[in-house]
Amino acid sequence: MTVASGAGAYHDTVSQGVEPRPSRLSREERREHLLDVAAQLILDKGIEAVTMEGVAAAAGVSKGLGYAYFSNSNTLLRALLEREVGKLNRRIAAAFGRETDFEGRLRATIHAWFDHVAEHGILMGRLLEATRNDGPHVEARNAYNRFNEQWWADLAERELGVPNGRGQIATAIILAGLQGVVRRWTECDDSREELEEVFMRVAMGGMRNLQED
Amino acid sequence: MTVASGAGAYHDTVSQGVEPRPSRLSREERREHLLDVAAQLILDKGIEAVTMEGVAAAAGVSKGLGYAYFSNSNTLLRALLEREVGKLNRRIAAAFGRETDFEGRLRATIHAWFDHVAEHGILMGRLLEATRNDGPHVEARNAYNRFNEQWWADLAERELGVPNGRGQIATAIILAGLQGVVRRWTECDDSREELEEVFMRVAMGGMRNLQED
Amino acid sequence: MTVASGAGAYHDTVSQGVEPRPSRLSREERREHLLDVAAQLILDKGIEAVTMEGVAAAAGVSKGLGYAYFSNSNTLLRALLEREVGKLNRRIAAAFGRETDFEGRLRATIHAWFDHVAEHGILMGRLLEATRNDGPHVEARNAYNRFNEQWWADLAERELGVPNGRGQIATAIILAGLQGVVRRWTECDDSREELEEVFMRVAMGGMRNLQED
Amino acid sequence: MTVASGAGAYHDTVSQGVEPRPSRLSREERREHLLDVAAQLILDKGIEAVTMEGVAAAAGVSKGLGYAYFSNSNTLLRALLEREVGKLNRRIAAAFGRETDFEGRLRATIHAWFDHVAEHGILMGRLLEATRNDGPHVEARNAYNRFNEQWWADLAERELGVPNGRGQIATAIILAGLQGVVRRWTECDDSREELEEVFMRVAMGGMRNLQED
DNA sequence: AATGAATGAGGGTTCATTCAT
DNA sequence: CATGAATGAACCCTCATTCAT
Repeated sequence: MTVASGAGAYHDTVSQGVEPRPSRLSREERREHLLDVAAQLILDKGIEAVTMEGVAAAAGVSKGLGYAYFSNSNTLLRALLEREVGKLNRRIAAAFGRETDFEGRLRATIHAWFDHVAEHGILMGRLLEATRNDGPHVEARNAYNRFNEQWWADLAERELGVPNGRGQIATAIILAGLQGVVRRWTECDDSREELEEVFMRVAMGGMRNLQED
Repeated sequence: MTVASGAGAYHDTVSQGVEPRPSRLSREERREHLLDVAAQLILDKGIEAVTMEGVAAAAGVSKGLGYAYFSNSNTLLRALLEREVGKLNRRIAAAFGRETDFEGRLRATIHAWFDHVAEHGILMGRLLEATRNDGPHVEARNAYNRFNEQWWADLAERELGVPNGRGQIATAIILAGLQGVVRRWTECDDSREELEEVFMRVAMGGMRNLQED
Repeated sequence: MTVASGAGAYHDTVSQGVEPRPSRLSREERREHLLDVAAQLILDKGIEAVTMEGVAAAAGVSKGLGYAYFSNSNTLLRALLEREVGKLNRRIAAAFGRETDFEGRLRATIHAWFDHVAEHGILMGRLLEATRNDGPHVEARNAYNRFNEQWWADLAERELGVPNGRGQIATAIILAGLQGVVRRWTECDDSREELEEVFMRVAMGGMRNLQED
Repeated sequence: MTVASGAGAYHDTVSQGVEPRPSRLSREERREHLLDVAAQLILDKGIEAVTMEGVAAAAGVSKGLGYAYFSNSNTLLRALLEREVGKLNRRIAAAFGRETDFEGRLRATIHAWFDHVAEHGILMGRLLEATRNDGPHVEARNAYNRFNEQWWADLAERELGVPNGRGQIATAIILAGLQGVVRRWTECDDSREELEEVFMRVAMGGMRNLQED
């Protein structure tokens, strides 16, 4: 289990790595700083702890300051999610570019995804779960999903002959299945290799079983 | 990245179907009534709307009454989850009993599950997502998952020759994949038949691809 | 230290000795029962736990029943105090009757008082402290005090030649001093004998020092 | 049985002297203001009236403000107790320093104490009674008592030859006796001079009667 | 004599948010 | 750019108390 603890610890101090930096930062630096603090807060005390007040306190800045950067905590959370998704995408794109066939690309993607989860899984998980009734947040997530579904469905159509509509649905299922992997990873003691292998097989087996008869 | 329909506002109209019933119910009736109201609240405004105060208001009873039945809103939610899971299980068990082989049983289960989702899907989805950092709730959810994983893995081992460990992981993935189905169902206009068919194929294809070489 | 613990224990069950007796008691029996339960509640969880609701629950009777006996929790507490003070007075009167001179009577009184405190000290202490802004309760307490002050002052005047006004004040001081004894008894490990001896000496020395010059 | 003036309603008129000061005080000023308001509340309606809500209302500030200064009403009360004890101690220390023998020091202390009680007696009385089952508050009170007991016992040992253990107990008794004085003061019409004189005599007579035989 | 469902007031607590400085 | 005092809404929770049965 590489996916660090963090869950329910009620430390009053902000964990290592994100020291409160007070006084005079450039706009961009301050923004990044606040996002860092929020991320750490999520790991330390869960997503509920991300309040404008809590972030300000953990960042060692005044209560009002946050509002100069984010209009409320949902906006902040959305910004953080975007930042994290961006990182993941860049990582996947890089891994992806080196492959050519469907299975290779899937494997590369999965591998990159596992790498990312190993490092930032809990953060991403909490960020994505966030039921937070926040229209834009949900919207962004859905757009991201739709993009993925389209993209993989096209690929599966070209390479495996899977009808596009079915490919989209299957992608939706398989992507959602990643949550199951995270659960096994964090709660049972399955090895990363085993999880990766099973996931690959389920995904490939599932996709192939959709090929035009 | 998929994960869950989210939260949004699919029925943002105010509660229809569960009118406040006033005055003097028996203990059991009131309890059921409060659960009904909470369920409707989840559908109308999302799980965050389930506060003791909010439920009481929607139920048309006094602020304090809820506490005579549930010690706090997490307990209430847990009770609701148990009630819904119970319904689903009974439905699945009934459908299931009429089949004998793996594929038949899976299909019957999926079908029963779709029936349930057609009626209570959004509710279940939100109930199962529930970030709500509530130990017991999470525990109940995990126990439910573990039970399922074990159960299907045993079946797959017996009938398809899938190694038990892998069967569990695959089940975790496939069950989590159901969230993807819910998402497509509620957000895109895929037909139920299509979704059911694709899900069956992905699940069967995925499982078969784990058979001992 | 004989003065039993009890203080801060949050037992959900009512401690030994006062079992919930349900169903059909005569009016007097029920009343006594409720007082017993309240007393036990004070010992178990402190005086704050004496609410009409709490007493009813601990007594295993319905919420409304208490109101048939006491109009509110202050009345109940007052009734309990009266019962306890009555016990103490009877005990003191008995011991007292066997003595004739001031010192002997004081010693007998103190001794009886210590006996009572050894058995019911915590209960009495909490009952008397009870700041509970309850006019009648305070009134009763004050009347009791005034009676004592008058009584001992008369005795001291007759036997020791202490001016009556000063005797009253001194009695007030010495009686209040008993609280100090209770504190030492419950918190330090002074022996009862030592406490009794010191108290006697302070009281006698104090009184004698008021004799007409 | 004596113990404490009780609770009653000596000044049941609404707050005079501590008008709500509105808007924008410095942190320290506001803190003092809230303590002042709480003190007045105790005098007006008894210690039970000190709720976060009640103080805020009486102070003319919003409900939430108090929490920026005290985490709950017990903390507030503790802060108030500390402030008052501090005042008393400074006053006693000053008076005390000018004397050299036991009786002189006792008399100076008593006199300073009476001065303080004349101004803040009811407040102190209620603060020290405080049933409020609050660990820290009780702890502070006990620490204060223990310190006094030790201190006077040492003095009595040095100057009067009273065995230390007995001196402590006697101090506990005599200090508790002060409550009796407060009662007589507030409820009967004894003059301050008379009370002071009697208290001195009881204390000195009591202490001397403990001298090694 | 007793039950127990229901109310409503009152107090506790947290935060998003504003605004004067 | 930054502070931090102050507000007010929304929840949480406990009880005294009433009342139909």
